[in-house]
Amino acid sequence: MSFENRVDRDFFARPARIVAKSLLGKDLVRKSDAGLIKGKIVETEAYCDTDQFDLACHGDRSNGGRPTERTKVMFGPPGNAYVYFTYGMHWMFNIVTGVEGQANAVLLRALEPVEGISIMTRHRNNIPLKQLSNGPAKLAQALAIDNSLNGTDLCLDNSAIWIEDNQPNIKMPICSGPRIGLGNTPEPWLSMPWRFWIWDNPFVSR
DNA sequence: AGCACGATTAACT
DNA sequence: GTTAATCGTGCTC
Repeated sequence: MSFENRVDRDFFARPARIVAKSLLGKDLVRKSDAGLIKGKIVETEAYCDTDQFDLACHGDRSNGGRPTERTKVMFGPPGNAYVYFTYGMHWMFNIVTGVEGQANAVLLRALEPVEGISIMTRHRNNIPLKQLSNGPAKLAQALAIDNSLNGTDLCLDNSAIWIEDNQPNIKMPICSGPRIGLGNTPEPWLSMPWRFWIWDNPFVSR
């Protein structure tokens, strides 16, 4: 395989909002036991930002902003995967951003299937194409992502998951708005427009 | 107790 | 065709 288009650590070592926006249009590639799976990133959310407090972010909300067993990966180096479990059944896939020591990350919310679609379909119990990965827990299931990938470095050559920039010069309309599912999170964080998506892409959630 | 969700229902156009 | 409400599930703190 070629590493030519792989995104390196410098890409992730920037504020979460910049990384979240820049990830749109790039490909998330997963080398699973069942084969290679690839999807274009069409929706993301930024959690925390360099030197910015964010009560919607696990890292700032739990334990007085100190790392816990669950959140410690978020405080680690950029370019690592932060994978966590919620609602009794769902895995969420995030990428750590910013600088080590701060809890910054980007949640990947939706993909447009590109490669390995038959594998994704199998992982998703044969549901229609449009529903394979149009939500954060759906894309995790489609790509066989679980806690075994927590802490994985996306920038290593032998990684099981990474990001590729296969269309570096493409232009696309990007939208932003409030993040989804923040529940009781107080303002102003509840309304911060830190969710980004590609306008008109049919694989965006909701 | 609460959760960065999704599938299933039930009520509408 | 759509949106709104409900609840399962188990891990975190």
